[in-house]
Amino acid sequence: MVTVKDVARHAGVSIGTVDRVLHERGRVAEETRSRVLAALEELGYQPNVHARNLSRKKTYLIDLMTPAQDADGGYWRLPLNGIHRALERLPVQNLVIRHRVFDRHDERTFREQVEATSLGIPADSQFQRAAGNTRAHVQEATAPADRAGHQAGGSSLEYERRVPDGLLVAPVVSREAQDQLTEIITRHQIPAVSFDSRLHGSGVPFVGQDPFQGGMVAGRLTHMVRRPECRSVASITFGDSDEHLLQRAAGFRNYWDGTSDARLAELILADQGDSAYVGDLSRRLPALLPDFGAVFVTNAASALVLEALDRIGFSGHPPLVGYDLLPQNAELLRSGRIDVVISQKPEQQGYEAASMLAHHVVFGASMQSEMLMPIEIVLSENLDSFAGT
Amino acid sequence: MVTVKDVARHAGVSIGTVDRVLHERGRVAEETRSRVLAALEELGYQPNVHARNLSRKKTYLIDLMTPAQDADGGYWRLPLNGIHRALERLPVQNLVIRHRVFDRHDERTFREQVEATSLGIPADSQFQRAAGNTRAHVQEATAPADRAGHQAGGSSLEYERRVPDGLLVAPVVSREAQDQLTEIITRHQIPAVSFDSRLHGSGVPFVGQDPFQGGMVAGRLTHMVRRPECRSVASITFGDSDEHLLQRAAGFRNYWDGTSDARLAELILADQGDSAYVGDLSRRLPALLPDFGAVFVTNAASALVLEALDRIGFSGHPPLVGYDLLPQNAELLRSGRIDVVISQKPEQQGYEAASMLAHHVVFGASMQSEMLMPIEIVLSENLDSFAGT
DNA sequence: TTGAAAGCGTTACCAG
DNA sequence: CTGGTAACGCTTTCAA
Repeated sequence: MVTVKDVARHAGVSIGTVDRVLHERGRVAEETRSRVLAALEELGYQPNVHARNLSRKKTYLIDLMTPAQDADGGYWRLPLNGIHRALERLPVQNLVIRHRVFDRHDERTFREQVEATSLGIPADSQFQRAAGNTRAHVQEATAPADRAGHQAGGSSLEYERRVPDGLLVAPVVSREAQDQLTEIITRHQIPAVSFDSRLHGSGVPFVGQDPFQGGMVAGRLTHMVRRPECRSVASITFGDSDEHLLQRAAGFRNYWDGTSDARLAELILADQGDSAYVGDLSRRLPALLPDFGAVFVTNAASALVLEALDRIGFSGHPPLVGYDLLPQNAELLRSGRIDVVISQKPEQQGYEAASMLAHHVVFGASMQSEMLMPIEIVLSENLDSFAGT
Repeated sequence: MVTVKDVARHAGVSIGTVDRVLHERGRVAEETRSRVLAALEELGYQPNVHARNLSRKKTYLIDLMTPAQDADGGYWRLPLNGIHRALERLPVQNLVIRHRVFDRHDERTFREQVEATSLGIPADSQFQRAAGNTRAHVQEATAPADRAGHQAGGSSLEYERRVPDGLLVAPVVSREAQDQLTEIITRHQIPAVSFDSRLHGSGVPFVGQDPFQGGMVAGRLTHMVRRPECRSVASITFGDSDEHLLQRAAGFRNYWDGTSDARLAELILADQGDSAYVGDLSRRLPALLPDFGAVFVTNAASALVLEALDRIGFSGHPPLVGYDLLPQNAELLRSGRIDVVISQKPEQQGYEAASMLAHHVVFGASMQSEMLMPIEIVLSENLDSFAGT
């Protein structure tokens, strides 16, 4: 192992100087600088992470922006679990996550959190502090009393007003709102990673799935499970504003365009409440899907389709391909009401995104610009094997 | 952050003493001991990983036992990649992997490597040293000259004769050979993790897939893709000694036992060479699968079945479900010669196994006894999304 | 612009 | 059996 000391000796300078060129702090004579650089190169110096982190007093702050855990049928709990797991694995205790929750249906809340991030305002809920620290999850902020001033070094930094050292975000909001965030992280130079959805128009690394391809796969699957004697296949999308969903529908359409096996009927309902969806749907289904060959539901809400079918008194439901392995969908899969579910591996998304960002922030590792998740096909038979995924 | 110093002060002893009770080295008066233990508990002491690893001079040695990268159609390259990736991520540079290659068809080679492990004999090939160190992969051992004695501290430990600090193994050999390994790791108390196959009769943690369930999923898939007008479905296993494969076949049988949809024909060929397999198969296929409804091949050798079909001049091959996403199979999937492939996520297996073991060895993290991989279903449509998996 | 030295929290060793 | 102290490699003052 080559140390700064070795480099210093080799270059005929002090370790202080080596450190200065290494981190570009302070002025260094151009000549000295190049000598040190040469030594660094020649010896193949690699910093020792442990020494670095031991010596740094710093506690790293990472802001995490997602909808609430309970929103969207509990979907967001999944990536959160992955993030949790990633941080647990990270052998580091000087890391604090500030969870900033927003409501995707109320963009004001998103903008507020962006604002808070840029001002470094503490979040009201901290879902976890200290990786490698199995205790202490939610709401640490509410009970700071019992650990006051045991120690010199920066304790209870969690509540400090500080711009974060990194940002983890699921930017499931309009482009305009996204742009505001992009502006902030650019201005403050905050290293960031987006997951679930891409942060539009920014170079921010993305961890997630290709929705168009997901739709293609859904196409093939409906092909496989549909009633062969029937001639119609339907694609149903709840809401017309989520770009991800529209792309899935497009992928599905693309698949069926390349096949003459069945007639494709596509339905994209305008944004509205769940019960309105069901009403709308039960009115339109019979015409849409005369012989009920198969249905693809582009988001996690397969249950709504089943409800509509029930309402129109259709028994012996058509083969159904859905999206997202939420508990509810797992149940429907198990009971045979849904035939196939496509999963975007939300937990793994969270895991990878957090892992990537943390390694960058703490250890200075580089980040890859894109990490596409596999498109997982889940049947009742392999459902259990996805238990912890 | 609570430090040993705090604990020492709190217990009224020196930090040396705290260290002694922490690591149970040296004698400590029972009374002192309990006082320290109390302090430890009370203050909630958590060791600082960075300080620990900085202070420890130790280089961790991990032995890795697998078949050669090129064996089994290149299969073993995949978990090896995962292991590589896991170690790269690990923010640690004091870790050396000794790759001990064996030939699963010649158990003597396995036993030799077990012996070598127990004697701590250096491996002849080191596929990688130093996690967090992007350079240097294979065969570091062949060119030790250029990095001689730059530094005090234990350099070139790679070639040291030492029993490893951990063992990563894919025990794809007979039970007897496995037992020999189990005996060794028990005797030397070497922390170990098995992947791909379970290390029989040991409590060693396992990372891999449930083969029986894999067979079940294959059953469902053949059901989905088979020619509906045909009445026969076949399961073909090459070799009769690999327990994993037999279990897959059993799972498949189990699925079809629960269905009256088709007649199941099962074929388990005795161990022999590839060309013999093809000959055997082309003779028996017509009787086995009269109307060619669908075929399941329990291992990665789908190509052999296709070859046999070609030989008997059968065109318009039957729907085929295969196993393992090797490059060859990916190609067959893409060209439509195979309809579905089930993947056991070998890369992820390697990643998880290595990650678990390394965290245990280096950071003292606990290991879970079992980590089952999801049973992945791969079609030509989602094939690309598995690129880096 | 540079060098020297004091930590960071552990471990390992040596003297009592 | 116990206390003291020198590393480990890096960052961060503080003087020169």
